[in-house]
Amino acid sequence: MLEAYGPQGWWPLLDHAGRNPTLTGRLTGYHPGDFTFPHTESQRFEICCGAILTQNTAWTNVEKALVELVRAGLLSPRPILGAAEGALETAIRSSGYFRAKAKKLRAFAEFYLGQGGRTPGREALLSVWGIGPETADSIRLYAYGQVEMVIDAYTLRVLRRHGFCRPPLDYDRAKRYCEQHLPRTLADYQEFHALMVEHAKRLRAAGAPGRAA
DNA sequence: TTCCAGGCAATAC
DNA sequence: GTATTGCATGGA
Repeated sequence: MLEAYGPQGWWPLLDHAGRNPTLTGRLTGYHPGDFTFPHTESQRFEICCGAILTQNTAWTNVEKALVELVRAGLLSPRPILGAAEGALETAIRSSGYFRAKAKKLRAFAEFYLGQGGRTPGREALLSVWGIGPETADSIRLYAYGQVEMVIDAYTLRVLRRHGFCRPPLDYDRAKRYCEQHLPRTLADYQEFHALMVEHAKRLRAAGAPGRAA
């Protein structure tokens, strides 16, 4: 996949070091071959929020929500907790499930502050309302640079279809399988997950059946 | 118009 | 304990 698609440069980040956040993460947000992100605490928090907002949602919709959060001054834990009634919901409307996700962002902001800058363990993340296995692993892998395998719906589907392991293949089994068959480095884990998503997107564009099949 | 996206929690059986 | 349902917008 790497040879076919090239390095993906995940996790995409907004360019809000400058004053105007870019709308398309594609321009400045991806950073192929550079696994040193996040560079700032603000970027770390942005990745966490993106991981929550992208749950069952196209990334383009999430990008718009992130830009709105920056505009509203809400892409930061304390402002999220202090936001006026409905302000958070309005900012993230484009990401879908906006009421549920606003609640999730508040729950995470509280947890994040409680961490006091420490790297959260997987179990701790899973205990936060609104954070399940994929979101927890994404946050650890991309926001905290931990070598944590991320499995998504695409990866699960591909493993099943190619018969890599026998059913029932749930999240944890798929995770263990991938861990056993990949070099345990941050770069490999990040690249693998991003490439699986890219692979699935291309298959879909080429007319492959979706999740129903 | 219908389908579906980088899931998760609540509810039903 | 496993299966289903609700959450919601925007693009193809």
